[in-house]
Amino acid sequence: MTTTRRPGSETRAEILRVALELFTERGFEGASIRDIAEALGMTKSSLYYHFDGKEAIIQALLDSRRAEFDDLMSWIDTQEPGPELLRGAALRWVESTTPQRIMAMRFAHANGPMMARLAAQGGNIRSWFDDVINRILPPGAPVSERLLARMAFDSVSAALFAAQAQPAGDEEVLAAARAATIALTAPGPA
Amino acid sequence: MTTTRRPGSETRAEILRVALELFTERGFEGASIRDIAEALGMTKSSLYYHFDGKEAIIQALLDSRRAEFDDLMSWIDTQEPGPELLRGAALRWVESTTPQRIMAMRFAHANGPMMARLAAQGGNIRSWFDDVINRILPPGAPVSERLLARMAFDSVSAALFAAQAQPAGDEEVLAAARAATIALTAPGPA
DNA sequence: GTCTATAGGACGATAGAC
DNA sequence: GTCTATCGTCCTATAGAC
Repeated sequence: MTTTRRPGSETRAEILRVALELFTERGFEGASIRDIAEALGMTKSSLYYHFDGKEAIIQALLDSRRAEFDDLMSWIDTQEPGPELLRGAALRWVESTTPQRIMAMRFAHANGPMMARLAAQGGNIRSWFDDVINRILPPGAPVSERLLARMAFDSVSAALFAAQAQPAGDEEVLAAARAATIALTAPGPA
Repeated sequence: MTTTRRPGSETRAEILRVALELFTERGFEGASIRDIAEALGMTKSSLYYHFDGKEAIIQALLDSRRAEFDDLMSWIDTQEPGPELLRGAALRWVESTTPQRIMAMRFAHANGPMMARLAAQGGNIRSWFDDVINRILPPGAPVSERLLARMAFDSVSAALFAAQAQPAGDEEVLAAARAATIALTAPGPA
């Protein structure tokens, strides 16, 4: 599942795991490199041996999310276009949610400005979905319909957001997300 | 619309306006007091004359959002309970969306950790909605149904989130949100 | 690979003159 | 009500010993 597997790179994976956790909990600016290093039982300097800096950690986290998205895209390519493709693709995306993806979504919720900054650089997960929407919806679809389509893909994210105040287990979140995706892709009114 | 209107407090309102803008754009930690002061054409120290500190600014921003929510609550009290109350209340909330509320939602998206911290202190907007959900849904409603109900109220927020990658005007966002609220409160399956 | 030590800057906040 | 000057703390990042 990891990209490169040269010996001794488990430390890198551990750093990424802890960094993702702290960036999600306190935000990118709120969690310092010192915090991450101490949570790992090492010093800042040791961490700088593994990563060039804070930005490099974020970039590595983003890179590790790309594969799942490419899977969705190539699946869509095998389907024939039509009005049911939206619901099929969105449901497929929602139902293939992994714990890692949930963590990535929590990270995104905790770091809106940083995700926007990355989007401006072109490397953002959210901008990847522009291609999906363009491939599924007819070219002349109105903006509000495009937004609704995106919300169908985003329903896990929305359910997680809702669960911030109403604590819920991952299964209950996914159940709500699945129901929302179906509701948002109901045929008929748009 | 403001709470106290003593002479000379327009400066306070201006500070709040600029602070909300910068906190949304860069995040709470990403926008310094110096940034806010310079955007206002004054120095840090002058800003400290009007507000005790960064936290006090956030608190004032939250306080100014309370009235709209109280309106919703008292309206709900005038309605008789029933399965249609959820849709009615959520639609009322969505359709009463003001530009100020949209800015507050953008702020919330940009500051997840801070909103969570405020929620732990009890002063959070999102925790206010627990009361709404409790008043509308039957006591024994399953968690996933509670999440769906909350998502219906959150649909403007979700549409704004979707619009981060697909630029859209406020009216198109609201149109998508209205459609989502209706879809999410459809009678029948739960 | 990990450490100590430190550079250099930005931050929130305060003191006190005007 | 606004300013200059400053304090102490925290930050990212680097240099260099082991």
